[in-house]
Amino acid sequence: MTIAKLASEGGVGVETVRYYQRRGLMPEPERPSGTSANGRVRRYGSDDVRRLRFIKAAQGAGFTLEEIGQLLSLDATDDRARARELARARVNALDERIRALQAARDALSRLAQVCEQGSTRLCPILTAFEP
Amino acid sequence: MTIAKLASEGGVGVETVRYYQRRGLMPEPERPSGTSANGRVRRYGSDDVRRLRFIKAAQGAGFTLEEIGQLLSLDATDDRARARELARARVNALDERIRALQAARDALSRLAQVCEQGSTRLCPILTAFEP
DNA sequence: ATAGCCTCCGTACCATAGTACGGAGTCAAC
DNA sequence: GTTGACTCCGTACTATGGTACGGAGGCTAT
Repeated sequence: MTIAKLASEGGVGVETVRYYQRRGLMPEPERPSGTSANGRVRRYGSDDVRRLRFIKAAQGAGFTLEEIGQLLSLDATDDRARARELARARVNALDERIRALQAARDALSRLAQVCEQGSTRLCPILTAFEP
Repeated sequence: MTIAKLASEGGVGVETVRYYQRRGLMPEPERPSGTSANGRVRRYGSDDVRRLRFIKAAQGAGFTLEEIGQLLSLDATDDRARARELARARVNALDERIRALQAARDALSRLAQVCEQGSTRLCPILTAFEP
């Protein structure tokens, strides 16, 4: 498949794939180098789609592209210890982040209830997150 | 208090407070305008600290500074309906985000377990987030 | 064999949320 | 009455994660 297909399979834009290539997150396949009668367009396969989807999922997990680059090279070198380390660190960060978001969610939910229209009570946005 | 105290009360830097002023999130108090014998340094109070802390907390809840600006003006105009709307929308977004982070957390936790050192099994980073 | 896409590539630009810097003025203390 | 810390202000720069643009060439159907 060509880059446009790869991008759409991964749910990103062509420019994003090229950006990941520049960042070293996606390999740049050899372009069939030949003279004019030969194709010069790179071709991609299902490995590339998997890799692209991994990048998206890892971003969703809060990894930066920099960290994702590390994960991908760990995968290549099979450095289990380091992989565990990164995964555990991210699990801890996620636990904390999830707690914070849950607290914010509850505060906002309370706020929305208090701010019922027609209510005579105030709608204390500024103090919504105060303990 | 002066801007440095305000900033440290809010847990941010002086430049950040000034940035918020430029963005319209924090008011810029009148500087005591007079000639040389008069002070020209702005003074801040506890309202400003509360506002600054609100901004930090709302950022933690995933609001952008743009949205926080809206919330602050809603607070000023006491537009309960719109405030409820924004709060509810953010609660829904947070619910979704929390679910996604929880799923990522569990995937990473599983990955860390599978990648035990000494294990003969593989450490399938690339497929960690696959269903 | 030509139209109408697509690819390749470099470079430039965007939004978000700050951070840094430099010069001038202010203020408190010594 | 000067030193040293702080303020004010504009402008520039940073990091992150892309997005846009333009020209040259490639591929495919008609």
